[in-house]
Amino acid sequence: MGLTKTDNFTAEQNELAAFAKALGHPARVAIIEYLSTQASCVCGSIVDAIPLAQATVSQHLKELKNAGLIQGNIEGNSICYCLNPEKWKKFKQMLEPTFTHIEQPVCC
Amino acid sequence: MGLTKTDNFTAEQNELAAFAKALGHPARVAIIEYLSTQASCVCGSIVDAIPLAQATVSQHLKELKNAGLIQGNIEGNSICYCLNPEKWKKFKQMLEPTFTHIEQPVCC
DNA sequence: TTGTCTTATTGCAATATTACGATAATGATT
DNA sequence: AATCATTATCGTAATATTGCAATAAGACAA
Repeated sequence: MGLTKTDNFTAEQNELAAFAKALGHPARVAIIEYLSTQASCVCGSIVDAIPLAQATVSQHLKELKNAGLIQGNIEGNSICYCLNPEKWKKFKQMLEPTFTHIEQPVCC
Repeated sequence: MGLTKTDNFTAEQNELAAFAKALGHPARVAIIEYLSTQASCVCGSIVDAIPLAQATVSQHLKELKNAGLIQGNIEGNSICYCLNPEKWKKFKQMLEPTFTHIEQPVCC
């Protein structure tokens, strides 16, 4: 098959899965880390920072944008990418229950 | 291709990506949520809780186990699955820099 | 042992992902 | 207008993922 049965799950579960899936590739992790350490969002330089071809990086940026984890603003003839705080807050918030659960003693 | 170039990235980036990828499916999100709300880890009941065939759920459990996010202990003729606190702490820790970065004003 | 219950594995078919070269599209510069 | 710089898209080949029925493998009970 290869087709995820999203209908069987809640919108929240699908959204959390979409966030996680977007982060589920080392290149996209590297992009997020890069954007997390930039005071200002240097943009075209993402391509230089990621050891993959420009077309491939552009594809990864598109996936992060589709998931909502980053946003891009046109700035002259280049594009300024940066993190989307709202989505990241939601991502964090959805992970909280599990993060707090692991503080308790586990059964096995 | 379809083959992720892990060699180009750090071990940490690959590990974070592996965690995220494991969580990147609504069924696996549902499994984690289920284990996060259980006082004791009821185990075979995961299959009943997830609206997919037993074989498919078993496959998802295997992926979560491979990523280290859950662990399974044999208990009689059934298996007790629960969250792996160590890995979840590492997962959380690796996301922290981004979570804190979004608290600052963004550029675009 | 035989049967039952529980979980894993195998073997598919359908679809998705990854990567890159080539090319297009857009804005800036000359 | 012509060119350059930057980013997106297309086309492609290779590989991965998803889902399930069927089957296997394990522990326990009678």
